[in-house]
Amino acid sequence: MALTLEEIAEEAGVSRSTVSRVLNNGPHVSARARERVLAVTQRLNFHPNAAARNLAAGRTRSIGLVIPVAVSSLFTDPYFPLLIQGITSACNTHDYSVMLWLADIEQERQIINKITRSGMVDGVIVASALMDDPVVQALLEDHIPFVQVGRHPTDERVSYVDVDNYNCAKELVGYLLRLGYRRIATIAGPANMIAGHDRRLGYQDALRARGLVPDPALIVEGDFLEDGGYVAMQQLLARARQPGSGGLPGAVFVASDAMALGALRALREAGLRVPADLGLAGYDDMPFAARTDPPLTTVRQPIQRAGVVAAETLFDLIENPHTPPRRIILPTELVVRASTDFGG
Amino acid sequence: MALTLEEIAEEAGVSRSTVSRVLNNGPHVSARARERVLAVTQRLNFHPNAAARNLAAGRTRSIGLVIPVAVSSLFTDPYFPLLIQGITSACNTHDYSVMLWLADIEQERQIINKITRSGMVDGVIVASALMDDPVVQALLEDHIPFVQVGRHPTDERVSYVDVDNYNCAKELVGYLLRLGYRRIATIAGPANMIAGHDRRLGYQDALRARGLVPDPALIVEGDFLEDGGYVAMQQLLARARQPGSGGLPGAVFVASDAMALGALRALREAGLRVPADLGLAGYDDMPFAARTDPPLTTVRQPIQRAGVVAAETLFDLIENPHTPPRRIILPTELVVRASTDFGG
DNA sequence: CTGAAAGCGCTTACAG
DNA sequence: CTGAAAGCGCTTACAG
Repeated sequence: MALTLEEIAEEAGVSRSTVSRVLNNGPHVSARARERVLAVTQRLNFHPNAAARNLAAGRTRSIGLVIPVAVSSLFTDPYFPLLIQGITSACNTHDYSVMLWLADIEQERQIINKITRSGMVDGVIVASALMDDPVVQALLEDHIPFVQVGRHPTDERVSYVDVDNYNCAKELVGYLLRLGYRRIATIAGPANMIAGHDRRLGYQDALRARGLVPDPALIVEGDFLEDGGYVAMQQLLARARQPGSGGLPGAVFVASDAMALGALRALREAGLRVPADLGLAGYDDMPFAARTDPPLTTVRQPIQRAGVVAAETLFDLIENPHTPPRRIILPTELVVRASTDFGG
Repeated sequence: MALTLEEIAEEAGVSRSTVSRVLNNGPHVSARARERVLAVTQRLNFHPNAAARNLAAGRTRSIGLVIPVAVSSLFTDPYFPLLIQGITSACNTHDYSVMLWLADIEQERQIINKITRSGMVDGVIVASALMDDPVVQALLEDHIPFVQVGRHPTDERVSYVDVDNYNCAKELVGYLLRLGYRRIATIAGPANMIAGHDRRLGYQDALRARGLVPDPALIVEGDFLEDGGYVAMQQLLARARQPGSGGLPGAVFVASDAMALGALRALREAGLRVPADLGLAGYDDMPFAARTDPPLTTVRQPIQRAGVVAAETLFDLIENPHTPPRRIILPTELVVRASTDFGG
């Protein structure tokens, strides 16, 4: 039923070598031959068989996108959708396809083997938020071209694209300090996630840059999700009620907007007002951040852009092996809103 | 570098036919041969080349997931993430892979051709919310096994999985009527989206079932998004201010939670209280619906489940061609919260 | 149960 | 520039 190169060749009156060259934009084809082949190809709506092509050429023009399901609770926010949009958009532009694998820890090994050993894809994008993902080790061992979304803290062989979590958290907290806020607390992200780690470090270093010593009593860890932010803020409030605690912090840097949403809820229930009683800043600039009450000061990240850059970096790695790893950090942007109106 | 069947065969002391049979769980293999092959396979971590396999077998064990980007503004809510999770989870279970294509209208044709004519995938899931998607026509013409997520209103050849938009909208509005609400308005979804169409029809038929005539003045069309709901509610309020309009509706059925969020914002700005001044119901049971002020009465849909069922239906269609189309409607669930406390 | 062989539909040196 | 031919690494009747 399906057409083959052979049939196109016959119809166009050339050999299948020539048809193949035309289809692959190869050199050494006369204008006349090219024209005739293209005419037939278009008339019959011919598309070469992908499997045969992959087998003969030894590549697939497909990439894998691996998202550890451990992280995919984050699926409740637009992070992954935006990332996926960026990646697929770059793939469309460069004529690549993307295979999507969401894997839990148990399936992960198995999937990685399938990917790396069966030649299904030419390279992989790993959207891992974890500090140390076993997938990354497997990819390194098998010498599969890959790009991690989210920086790798230690291994120099890893190419990655990340947003500037550290510097932008630092900048945001520095901004709060300059406004006049003192005793700034944080609801941090999980320490085993690179973004959680980096934002916390940025927070601490911003304090240190002002000669302040980060106070462990002002640091609570959340899970990046709304409920986690709610619970964490309740913890902070409970600590503030302890005698000799120093009372309510002046402001809270919440390491994600989702958690900030929960924190706002906890504050509302406690009868506290933002920013009158304390300032609050989030991170991510989620769509809802502009519409909370009050609107959130936060950090905007180029997530879709990160997807595009990750994909293009991977294409480059695939087409130019033996080049050194790329490490790309994309700038982020401070977004100031009413939740940090000092003395407002 | 990569291993081949041939090498495994040699190592195990059998022919490559036998290795192939073992790997494919074929019959006619002695326990002893199977054992030896599996031992070697595992020891060397061998995975057969996908391209060669696809070419020889004439199938890929991959499916395509096509999401028209026209719809992917919906990417701001968890609909697609949940759907994707359902689909990939079923794929993991059944040892299929999924290729993801997000296409805008212009690329769509081209992508469909690539899919259908190159044999990249064995079948396709189309997550189209549109009443009449050209992709669907192309798939039908080329006799590609496919399942649409979202029912197809007319073509009987289309297999689909959908949630019960019509009946559940009808049930929800019927519930509002039984509570005692009169003059129920609706902020409908786009008429060219099947979910928008079905929910609007359910609204109208619920009124008719009580002998009421739907009043065009009480119907405003939104775009399923937050801002659209905001604007639509302002329109409704403007109409209610017209002399002889009958005033404020008793309740508003908003066809998506996102729009309900915008509607709530418009009401708040207008100084109106829910449910004291009018009742409000949403649709979708988004994560935030339980946390709006007041919490939203809405409809919960099994979206992840729809993804699983769509994938499994597709596998069935692929493995059993020449069977009639499947049309599956999954039940949804009314979730009653404070936003419709009649006389509350 | 097992193996030798044909064949899947392309790409790509190689020779002309 | 062009074509004949080998080869990519599997699967699958076919014969035994």
